[in-house]
Amino acid sequence: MSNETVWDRPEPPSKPSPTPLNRDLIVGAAIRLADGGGLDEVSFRKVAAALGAGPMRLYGYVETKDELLDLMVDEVYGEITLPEPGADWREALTRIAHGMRAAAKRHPWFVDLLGGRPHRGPNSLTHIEATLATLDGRQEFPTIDDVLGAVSTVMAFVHGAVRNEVAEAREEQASGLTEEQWQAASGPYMRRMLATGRFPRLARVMFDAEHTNAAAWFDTGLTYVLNGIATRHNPAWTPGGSASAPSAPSTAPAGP
Amino acid sequence: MSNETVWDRPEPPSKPSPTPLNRDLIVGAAIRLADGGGLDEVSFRKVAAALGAGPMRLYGYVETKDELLDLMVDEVYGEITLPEPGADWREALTRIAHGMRAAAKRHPWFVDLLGGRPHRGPNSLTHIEATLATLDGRQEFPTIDDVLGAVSTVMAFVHGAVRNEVAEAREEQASGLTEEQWQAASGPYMRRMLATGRFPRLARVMFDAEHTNAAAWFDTGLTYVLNGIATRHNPAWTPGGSASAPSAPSTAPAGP
DNA sequence: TCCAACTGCGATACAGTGTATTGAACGATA
DNA sequence: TATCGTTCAATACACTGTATCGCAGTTGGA
Repeated sequence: MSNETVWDRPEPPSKPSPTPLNRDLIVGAAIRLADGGGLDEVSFRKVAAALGAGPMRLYGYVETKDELLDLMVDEVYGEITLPEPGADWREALTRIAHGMRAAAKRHPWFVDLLGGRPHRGPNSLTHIEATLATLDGRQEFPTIDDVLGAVSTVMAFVHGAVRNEVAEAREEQASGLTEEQWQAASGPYMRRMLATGRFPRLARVMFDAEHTNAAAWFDTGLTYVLNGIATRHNPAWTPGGSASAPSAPSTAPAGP
Repeated sequence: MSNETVWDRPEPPSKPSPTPLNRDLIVGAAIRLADGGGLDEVSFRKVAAALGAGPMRLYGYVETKDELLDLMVDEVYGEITLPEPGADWREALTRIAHGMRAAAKRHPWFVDLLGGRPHRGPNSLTHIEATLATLDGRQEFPTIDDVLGAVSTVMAFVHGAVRNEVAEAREEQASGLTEEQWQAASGPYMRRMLATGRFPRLARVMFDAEHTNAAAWFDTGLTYVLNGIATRHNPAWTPGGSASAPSAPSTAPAGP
């Protein structure tokens, strides 16, 4: 034996004690990277490096990169606390919507994956189930189609609203922090466009409207949507013209 | 002179008559590629090859790939015919929403870019301006914040709904054409999940609900949203609890 | 105890990406 | 005619996801 002790002996070069790995560790590292620098930062090489492993090692736990992204999405769905079925379906749906929005603010990359493909992970399914549960069984929503129509509408709004909000926030902080810096970057072009006079309402939006509270805008829109769902059986509000929208399929027989 | 004629003389090797190029040609080729095979098919090399040019040549007309994608988005916005301001704002907004949905069905990649970043191209601005114009000046929407709130809500819903619809359609035809083939591909997993009994409403959605007419679902949701906007000043519908949603900022003073 | 098979993992390789750099060929100008 | 500036193709670089290969260590059997 040499005079090395166990203390200064380097890691045995033959087997450098590979950290035990599993899907959760991989997904966690990927999420941490994405939180830090967006989805661009999520590559097999970087995720593996963050875990002290080679890129190909991940393929033992994750079949493809798309699968990794799916797992990340499902993990975020798991973070969203779901309300227990209670009396007030509006409040329950509001809570879920706020949970989605909060998750998207914690993980801005989430919206890039939202709706890109159907989400079928266990947490995603639990999320959908809980959302359906807020309406199921109430007399206002007699058939499963009533429930699904309302839930789909709320979720579509939430997806779109959150995505737009995150996109705007991202661009704001991408062009520096202050509004002045934005004015310097994208300002000249927009100023020129607005100066053409072809966009008077847009000009008023940019100069007169209140841009402060994104949460308030979200709640405003959500209130509109929930109101519309609550009043959907009021015949006074079905579109006056004959053309466009058919009535809600709530009255359509769904078969036995 | 040789005995070659102009007819069989090959293209002069020194200058092989490079096709004149411009942004429209490039954007058109990119859109054609994306229509055929999705956004993955849009690479500088492939777009350039479709135009008989080298990849680097595009940089004379397009600064970066993101700019090319922005141009593609704006081109699609330009395809959407906008309604002239008329009497019925609901019909006008419905038309715009249907235009967006139709564009997304023509160009499925459109939804992948929608909301990814703010759209500031001229056609996009025209689109937003026209959308704002459907509500601006009406007594139901006295301030620009009223208009913006309603328009943002509709657009958020449309974005989310169209995105989800395209995503589902894409997966349907990705796993083969028929429902049976889907059952074979993703079916076992879903069947196992549903068999756990943890997702009773989801099971009913998959087995009992009507899956046929996507357009009807879209119109249903749009009707909900428009109804909610139309009734937004009805105090009976502001959320009962004290907690969640503040009232619409329509009554907030917007300053001088 | 020795050998064989298996397993888990790293290294390498390949085709593809966006884009910076280089250099050559051209038209226009001095 | 000589030089300049522009236009474009070729090359190069860093990086991506992933297939393949070969090595090392462990394990199972004789």
